[in-house]
Amino acid sequence: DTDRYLYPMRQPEVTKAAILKQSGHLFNTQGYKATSISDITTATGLTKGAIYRHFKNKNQLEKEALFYLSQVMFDQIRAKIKAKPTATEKLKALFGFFETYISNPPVKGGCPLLNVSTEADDAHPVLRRQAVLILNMLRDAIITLLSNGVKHGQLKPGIQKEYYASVIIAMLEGAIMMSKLRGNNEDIRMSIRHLGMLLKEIEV
Amino acid sequence: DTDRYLYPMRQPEVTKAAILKQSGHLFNTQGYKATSISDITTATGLTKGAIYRHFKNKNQLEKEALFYLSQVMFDQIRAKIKAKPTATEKLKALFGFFETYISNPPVKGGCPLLNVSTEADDAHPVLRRQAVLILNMLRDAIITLLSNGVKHGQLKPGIQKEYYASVIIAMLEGAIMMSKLRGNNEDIRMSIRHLGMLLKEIEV
DNA sequence: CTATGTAGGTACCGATTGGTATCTTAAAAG
DNA sequence: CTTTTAAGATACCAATCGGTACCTACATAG
Repeated sequence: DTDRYLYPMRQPEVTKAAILKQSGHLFNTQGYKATSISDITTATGLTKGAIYRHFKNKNQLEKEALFYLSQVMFDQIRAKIKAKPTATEKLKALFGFFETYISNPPVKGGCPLLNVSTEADDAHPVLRRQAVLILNMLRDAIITLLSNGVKHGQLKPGIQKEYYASVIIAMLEGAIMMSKLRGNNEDIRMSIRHLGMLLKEIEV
Repeated sequence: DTDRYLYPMRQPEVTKAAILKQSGHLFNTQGYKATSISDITTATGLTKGAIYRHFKNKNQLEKEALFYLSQVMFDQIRAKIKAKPTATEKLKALFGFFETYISNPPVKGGCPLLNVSTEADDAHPVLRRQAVLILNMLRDAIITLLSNGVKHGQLKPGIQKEYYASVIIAMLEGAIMMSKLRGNNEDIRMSIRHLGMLLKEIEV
């Protein structure tokens, strides 16, 4: 009775990408520990056999899914920023990206970095390292942005780039937490308003 | 053979308080879903029977433990602030409280509000409502502080209190996330430095 | 000094967890 | 057309999950 086996087309890369997308979505909405392999099998329509062929264990899947989520985020940020001519406008575009976070989230469940940060303690070294990596990437991206602004005479020379990068990220992430909890984007709007004023301080 | 049963003294309130303290600690460090009842029994030295006598299910225990954590936080904040004479100094003391968050955390595992916020989505309505409640308490406390500052001529009249409260909380929580992830309190120090400048803007 | 309520312990439940061994079969290689 | 490789399915595992029924024995009331 071979009719029982209605296998779909076999495209390993496509399958792996689908697993990462679906599991990433689940991890970001339900949490990493709270999402079971079974959750992922039902979401993907695949079986454990398929999943454990592509990932040696759940920790590895978590790590790669988090990386996938960060890639989606960074891609969208880059797309929003690229067209803007000056560092000031690029930063404003970055803020605008986060402003629509609640109403129109790029990835469901809020900011992957914020979400993973509370779960990735010393008991989950793999996930934690990946989270630190993503935070550093975001930090470096903003620092580079500020540097270019200074270089092209759009931002005041001598500004402490690490300081502003840290403050910007802290403010955005904290505001996302508040807005997500309260279910509106009032808080994030206020934080962005404040960041707009911060930006005026460092403009030439 | 009655010698096998070496029961401790029976003090229900003490027992319940111990359960809340230990489970609160575990929830805040490992996460709510990730902490099992068994984790709590080993931490307290009690059994399931004892725990389920005081809490009708795990959800209720989570809710009450979160409330306990917030109480510890608020108590410590109040203690730090009470002695200060002016609103400005009270706010500075509040910032100082968060500055030692990483090196000397009042409760292990970071800010309970921040931690629970990522886990308390729509799938956990009980926990979420409690989290919103705590956020509103913190918000209201800061707004009251600002109001008193205005009333006593220490802060500029006409300042948008909700705006500043939102910005202050967002900045502190975001900075805690970053510092916790990176394992130092550089980020939180920078955010507090920035909040200090913010404070100067609204001083008379 | 006895009776009683209840704090807390013991032993179990079905369901689910992450993970693995084995099998089937689709697709690429010859 | 045949062979081989590996993608994915199936069936299982011990351990653990939240929860419950029942029991024991301490502390209080009488």
